[in-house]
Amino acid sequence: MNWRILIVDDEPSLTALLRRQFTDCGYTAFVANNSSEALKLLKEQPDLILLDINMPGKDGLAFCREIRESVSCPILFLTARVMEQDKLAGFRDGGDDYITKPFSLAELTARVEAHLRREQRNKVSSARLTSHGLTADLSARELSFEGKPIAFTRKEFDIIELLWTNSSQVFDRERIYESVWGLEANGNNSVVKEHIRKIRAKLLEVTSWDFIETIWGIGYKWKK
Amino acid sequence: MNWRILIVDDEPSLTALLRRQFTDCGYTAFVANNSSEALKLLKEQPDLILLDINMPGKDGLAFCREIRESVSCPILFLTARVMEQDKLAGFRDGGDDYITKPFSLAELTARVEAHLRREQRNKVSSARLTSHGLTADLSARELSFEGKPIAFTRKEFDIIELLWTNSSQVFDRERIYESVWGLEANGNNSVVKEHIRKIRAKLLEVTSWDFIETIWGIGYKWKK
DNA sequence: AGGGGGATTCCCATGAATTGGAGAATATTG
DNA sequence: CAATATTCTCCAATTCATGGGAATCCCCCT
Repeated sequence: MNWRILIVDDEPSLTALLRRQFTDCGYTAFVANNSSEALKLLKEQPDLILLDINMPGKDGLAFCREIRESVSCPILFLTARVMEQDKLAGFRDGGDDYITKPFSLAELTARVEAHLRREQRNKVSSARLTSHGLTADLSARELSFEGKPIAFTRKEFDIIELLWTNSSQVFDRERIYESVWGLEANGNNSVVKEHIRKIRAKLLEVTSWDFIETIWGIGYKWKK
Repeated sequence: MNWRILIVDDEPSLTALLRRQFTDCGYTAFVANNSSEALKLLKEQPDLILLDINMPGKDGLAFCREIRESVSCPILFLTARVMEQDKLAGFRDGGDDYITKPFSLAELTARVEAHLRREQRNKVSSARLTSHGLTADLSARELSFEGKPIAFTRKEFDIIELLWTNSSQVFDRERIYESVWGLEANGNNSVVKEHIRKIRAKLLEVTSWDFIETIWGIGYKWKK
């Protein structure tokens, strides 16, 4: 991913170092020496901003407050101010991180990457499972086959979730009972049996494929 | 917003302090003393995790690697390891922040809030939602259908906001109660039930469409 | 290859759990 | 103080979970 980073600092040797570093990482770096230059460079739509606080003209905190509403990318303060109240001010004014000079270049890079990784992650949708055309959204408790939703009851869904998220693992009926019901199994296996049957019936009707494999004498597992 | 925070540390005095602090902030705090307890508490769907590294049993880094795929909330390491290579390892294994002990409680809180603020911001790109002709202006706390405003009470609106901004995610009644009321649910779910009913009645009358889906035995979710 | 025994699947009636709804009591707001 | 919002209680309707027994299947042994 080719990220765009805006570096705002009035110290040329530092901005040169940072530009070099992030260019090496494969990012595109923009450098501003003060707030008004930075304001112009916002049109480049950076994915992340590294912002000094002490600068001639408008300082970093004021700049951050000003743009925070309209700019949603992470803003990382990079400053020599180490006092706790300064840090708190940085976060209060909308900063996402606060790194004190002198800093380790490796740590700075790691922090930048962590923020970008999170941005990336938040753009894509929630976790899904897919196999043989069957899709599960666990937090929505939905299963669908080629777009068609299939309705499952609570226990049925719990069992599917257990087997699917641990596919390639064989569960005996006691194990399933204990996981899904949260109780100790007292040799009462017919319940699990019946639910497995219903799951199979529903899936088979729609998908014409048996997702559950019976391991004879042992239990069941989700076919990959 | 009533955030849910999972605190994972084997030092009881620290977890007590943190729980106290975040409870005072109005959050719901869950405490785990080790990785296996933490794993179980993931079902509470925390919005943020504070994770120690040195713990008996599986350490924090391993735990983070293990859950990172399936858990999307920010994970903040909170540890006595101050070496740069430890910090880098923390970020490499999927951490979103790395805070070294001893830490300032104020700074920790500020960092936690910064991460949550960002999550919130990323959740809904705008404060305006629309589906099936229904429009919500969250900051104005107004809903309208084809221009006609619909009046909702405070709690009703809170519930709609919770479900809508996390649409397609299923919430059980306890979870709704905890999020909207900010209190622990003591088995008294009928309040939530009643509010859901009122919301449905108001929406149905105007829009002739049921926006809330009942997941039998689990809870409710907002239909997409 | 065929038969035996046990494990598994299938069918279905029953009872338990969950939800939706009415109405009244209590709290909160203006 | 009136109006509105919130909470509580109870009941009917619905859906789901359960367990037993018959039918079937699978594996092993001869």
